[in-house]
Amino acid sequence: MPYFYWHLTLEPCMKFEAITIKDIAKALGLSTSTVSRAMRDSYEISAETKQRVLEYAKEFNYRPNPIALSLKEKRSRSIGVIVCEIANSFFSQAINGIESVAYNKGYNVIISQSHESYEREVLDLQFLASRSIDGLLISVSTETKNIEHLQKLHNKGLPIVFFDRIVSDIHTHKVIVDNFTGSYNATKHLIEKGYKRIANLTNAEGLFITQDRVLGYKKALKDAGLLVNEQLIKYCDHGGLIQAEVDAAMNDLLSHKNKPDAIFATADKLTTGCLQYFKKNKITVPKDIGLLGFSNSDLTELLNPALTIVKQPAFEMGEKAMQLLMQIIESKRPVKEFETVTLNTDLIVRDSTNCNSNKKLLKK
Amino acid sequence: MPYFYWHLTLEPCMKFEAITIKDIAKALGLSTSTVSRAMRDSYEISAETKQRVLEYAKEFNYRPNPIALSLKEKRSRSIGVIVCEIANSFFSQAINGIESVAYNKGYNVIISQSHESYEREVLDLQFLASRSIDGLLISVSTETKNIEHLQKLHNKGLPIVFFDRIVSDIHTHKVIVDNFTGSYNATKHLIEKGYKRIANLTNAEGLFITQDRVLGYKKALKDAGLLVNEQLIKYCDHGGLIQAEVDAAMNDLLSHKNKPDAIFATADKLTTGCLQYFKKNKITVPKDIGLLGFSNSDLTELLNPALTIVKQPAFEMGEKAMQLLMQIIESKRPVKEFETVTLNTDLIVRDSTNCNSNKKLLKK
DNA sequence: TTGTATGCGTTATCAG
DNA sequence: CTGATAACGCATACAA
Repeated sequence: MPYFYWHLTLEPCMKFEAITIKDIAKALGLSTSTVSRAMRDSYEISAETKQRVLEYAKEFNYRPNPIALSLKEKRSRSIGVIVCEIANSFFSQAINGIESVAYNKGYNVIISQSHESYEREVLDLQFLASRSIDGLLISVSTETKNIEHLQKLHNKGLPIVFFDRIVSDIHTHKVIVDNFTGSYNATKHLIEKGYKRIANLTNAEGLFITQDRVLGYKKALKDAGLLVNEQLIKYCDHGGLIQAEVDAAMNDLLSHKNKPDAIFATADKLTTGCLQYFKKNKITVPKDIGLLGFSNSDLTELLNPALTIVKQPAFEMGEKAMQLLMQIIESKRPVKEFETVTLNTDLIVRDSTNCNSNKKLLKK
Repeated sequence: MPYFYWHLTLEPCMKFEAITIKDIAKALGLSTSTVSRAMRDSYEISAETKQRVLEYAKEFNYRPNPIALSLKEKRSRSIGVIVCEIANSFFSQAINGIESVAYNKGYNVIISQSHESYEREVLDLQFLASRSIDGLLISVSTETKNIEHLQKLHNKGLPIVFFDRIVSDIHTHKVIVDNFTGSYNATKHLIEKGYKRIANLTNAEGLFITQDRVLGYKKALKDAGLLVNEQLIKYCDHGGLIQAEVDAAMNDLLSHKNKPDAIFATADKLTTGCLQYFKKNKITVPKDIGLLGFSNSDLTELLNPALTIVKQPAFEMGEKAMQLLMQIIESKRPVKEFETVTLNTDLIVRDSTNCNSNKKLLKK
């Protein structure tokens, strides 16, 4: 039962119109240029005129029209952000980091989600480019293999900074975590807990971060004298966005003749997807199987208090990426030296007990 | 150890410059107006000229400069969204709904977070207004009591649609859920499970939704012949954004001489905050105490499989709010009839067993 | 059918 | 110290 009101506006089509420099000029009997200069506290303007202009401006709450400014300055003071999903702790935290820097710099942040679709990512980028953003922060989708869309804009001079899911073929600033070491330490931790057949549930194979994470995992196994079994590495093409994908991977792993005794999940959605699968199939952690996963959600701790996780400095990554982007945008000359900033992950250990009761899975 | 690259750009200061209508005109020996009209497929232009222009435009990937368009049309084709936090399932889902509509309409969405701070909300709004947004979608912060900042812009003609945390004194479209019925049914459910002393952990007292939710809770108690005890209603001024606040409320409730046997938490963050508290204090649900909460997180199910929740149609709320906003923006004449759309919540029942073992809490 | 002129709000350049 | 003018990219009323 909707209820109705009469709008306060009396005049028809009275639009939300702000006061302009012209209005001030007219009201004060000055020229627009004088007002403009007074506003910018130019040395050429008399103290008295400045006073008058500033007062009037304050009274009528004058704000320069950013669109007119953009047209003139050829910059929109807005940057685009493309991530797969904002409903993902890692990315929403990263966005917070981006936002905090942007806010201080007076920049707008326009967020787009690719929903792990390459097609959507291309559309998003088109959209953002057509909105004349001054720069782009992107963590590519799992599907993204062809990077022509990014390359083209980058060549045209659009400042781009990659974070997390970087691509190697575009030369610009990048912000990642030390995925190799993070995965190495995580895997090592599982090994030290007594697990012998550790499966790796990981992201799309094409992603740079996936490759790095898998390398860390393999190295840890090798260093511990354990065999690497490619069949225990499961790549999820949609990064766990679709639960069915995780279910399929897990079914595959657990129906293997030599079932794994632990799972190492290397993404937020994969870790929770895994837990979801376990719940559905009444598998408990760590009684039935070991689990260690990447996670940035505050809830993982609640999900399973005995779950050791790899936490990424998401906020800091966002901050750093945005800082680097601002650096490119604000530099007068084209930037020629690009850096890849590597931050460290945190291994938050919560599983105090050792692996003990996995025999039934192992023996079967 | 950052590594360095040389940028591909050779010429100094080569800026990311797009092709303009002027360039096309010059190249084709036409005037800008002819090109402009050809682009908009005007009837005045000869088929041949159109052909030439369109081909050239396609070849050089011409895109009209949205900023110039904005300046001319006095609309930026971007709308502002203010929520407390995007790292909150309810809001990120709502944003997805908003985004889906915006995308189809060719609109930009600029997201700002108030982080439950009134001051920040005012700043966000100033920022957005200064970016000349065409409309605003807002769910106010818990701190927001004074709505002058919104009122002023609304009076100036800025289209605003409220969703979820609406304010009553501004006459415009609003989208909410039926909080009263949602809370009523949830409380009723707890009562039917056998709980007798149901506490209500709820949001800031000033919020409209809080009041509605409390009313539903009270009505259910009364209808069941149970007494309403104001001491069992705990208002959280920051909506659970700060865990300490939840902890304090829970400590208070549980140190009461007549401890509650169940908690009804009426917000995403309050529900998870509650679970966090329980975990810290080794209280299990529903063995030690009953719990039912509002939640939109996919993880709640995992958190406690026996947890019945109230789920809000967040995506649909976002969609609907954006549709209403577009309606205002696109209407030629000022909108005079405003509706308050009310959607229904879902009670997702998961606690199959009845209340049974709460005696120790009750008896103490 | 096409071209010219104007304006959107601002600032920079140049001329008083 | 201040004012007139042009320019940013586009659309459109008006002129041809």
